[in-house]
Amino acid sequence: MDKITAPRGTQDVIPPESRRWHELESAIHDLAGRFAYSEIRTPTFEATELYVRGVGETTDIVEKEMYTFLDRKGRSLTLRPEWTAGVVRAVLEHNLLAQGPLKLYYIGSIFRYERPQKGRYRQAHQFGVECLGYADAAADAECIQLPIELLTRFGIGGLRVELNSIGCAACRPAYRDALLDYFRPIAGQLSGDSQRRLERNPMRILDSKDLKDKPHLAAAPTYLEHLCDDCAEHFATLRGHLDAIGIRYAVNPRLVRGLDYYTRTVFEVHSDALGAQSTILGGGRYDGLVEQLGGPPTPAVGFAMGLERFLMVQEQLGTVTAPARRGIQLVALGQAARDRLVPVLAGLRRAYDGPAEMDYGDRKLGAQLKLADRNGARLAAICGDAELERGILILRDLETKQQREVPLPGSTGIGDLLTAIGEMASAPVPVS
RNA sequence: GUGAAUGUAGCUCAGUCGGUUAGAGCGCCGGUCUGUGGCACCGGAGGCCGGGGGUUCGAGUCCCCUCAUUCACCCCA
Repeated sequence: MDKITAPRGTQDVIPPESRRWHELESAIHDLAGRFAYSEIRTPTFEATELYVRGVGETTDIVEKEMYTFLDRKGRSLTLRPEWTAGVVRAVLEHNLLAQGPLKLYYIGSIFRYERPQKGRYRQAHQFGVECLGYADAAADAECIQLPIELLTRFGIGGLRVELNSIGCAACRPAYRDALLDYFRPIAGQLSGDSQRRLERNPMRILDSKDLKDKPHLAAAPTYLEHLCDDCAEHFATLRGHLDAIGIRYAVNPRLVRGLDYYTRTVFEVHSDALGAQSTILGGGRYDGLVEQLGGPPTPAVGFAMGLERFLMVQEQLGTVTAPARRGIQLVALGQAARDRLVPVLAGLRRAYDGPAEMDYGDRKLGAQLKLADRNGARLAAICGDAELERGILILRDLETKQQREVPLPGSTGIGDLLTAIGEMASAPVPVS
C-alpha cells in the first residue's frame, strides 16, 4: 500500500519551524492592533458565486485555480482563494458598515489549484487588512505602511515597493480605448495570451513577460497619462504621504494586478530572495467591490501578504535569532524521586513563567542533562536518593554551571523554589 | 495545463562498467565517566534504494509506466 502523504502543494508546519510561524503571527496581531484593526474570521469555504462575482470572471483565479466542489445538496462551494470577497460578504451580512468606517484584518489559509513551485502552494497563508469606508489617500498610505513595518520589525530589507494607479470607473473607458487603439494595429505581433487579453482585459497585457510582447510595452500608453483629475489628485496625495512617512517606492506604470476589483491605487512589494514568485505582498484600492457585492457604495483599500513568502525572505535576509535559554528541567533519578517531583512540576507549571519540563523515562543523570540542554532550559533541578533524604534539590545553571541547593518544596508550596529559580535564571550569561 | 531536473537511513548525500552482505556525515540510543550537559573516542539501532512492470544468470544502477518533490512557464501571496 502506498504511503499517505500530504496532498500536493500542501505542507506540514512542524517544530522547530512552527516557532517562527508563531512569532510572525504574534507580531501580526500586535501590529494590526497598533493600527487599530480588528480581527475577522470567515468560513474556509463560500458559495462559488461569491468569488465569481467578487474576484472577477476573467481572472485566472476564477478561470482555473479554484477548488470548487458540490456538497450533498448540490450547492457549489469553493475553498477560499483569497480573503477580500469573503470579508466583504461578512461585512454586508452583518451590516457592519452601518456604524461607519471599518478596519478589519485576517490571517489564515487560502487555496488555489496551481502547479506548486518556489513560494507557491495550493494551500498558502495570508495576512491582510481591509480598510472600508475611507476614500482618503491616508487610508492607502496606512495600508502600505503597515506591512512594511512588519517587514522592518523582522529585519527584512532589500525590498522593492512598486506603486501605480489604475484609475476609476470615470477614466477607465477612455484609457481602455487608448490601449485598444495602440494594441489593435499590432495585435498580430503579440503573444497568443495577449491577443486573448486584448478584448477581455487589455490592461493585463501591460505586465506580460512574454518576449513577443515586451518590445511593444514600453511605448504603450500608461494610465498615469489618462487619469481623471480626481484620480490624479488622489495619486499625488498618496505619494506625498508616503514621502512624509519615509517609505521609499518606485512608480511602475505597468503594474496592474490580477484581480478585477482594483481601482486607483495598486501596489506590490517584491524581494529578490524569492525566485520567480517575487511578490511578498500586494494590494490596492477597490472602491467598487462593496457595491458590486450588493452593499452601499463604499470606498475601500487593503493588502494581502503571503506568510510562506515572508518566512522565506526572512530566512534569507532577516535575522532569524536563536531563542534564549529559558525555563527549567527537573531531573529525577529513580522512581521515588520522579514520584516526589510530580507535584513540584505541577506547581511550577501553575506559578512559574517559563517552560518546566521533566523526563519521565529512566535515563541517567548525564542523559537527562543532555535532554535539558537540547530543550533549551536555563536551569536543571536535580533530585536523586541522596537529595530526597536530605530534602533538597540541586539547582544547576546550565549556562554558568553554577549550582546551589534549595529545600525540596513540600506541602508548603514552591515559593522558595521560585525565588531561587528567579535569582539563578537572571544571572548574566557569560559571553562565549 | 506545459517543460526540465531529482527520488537511496530521521536529515544532507555517496554508491564506479549492472556483480554477491547498500555506505558516509549529522542526528538518535548506549558506553568510556556507578550521579553532572555541550567536546573527544568507541559501539549500537535505524533501509521494500518512491511504487509497478520489463531486460538480464544477476538491477539501487539499464528501459517503460506511474506517483511525488523541486525549479521554470502561465499567473499570483
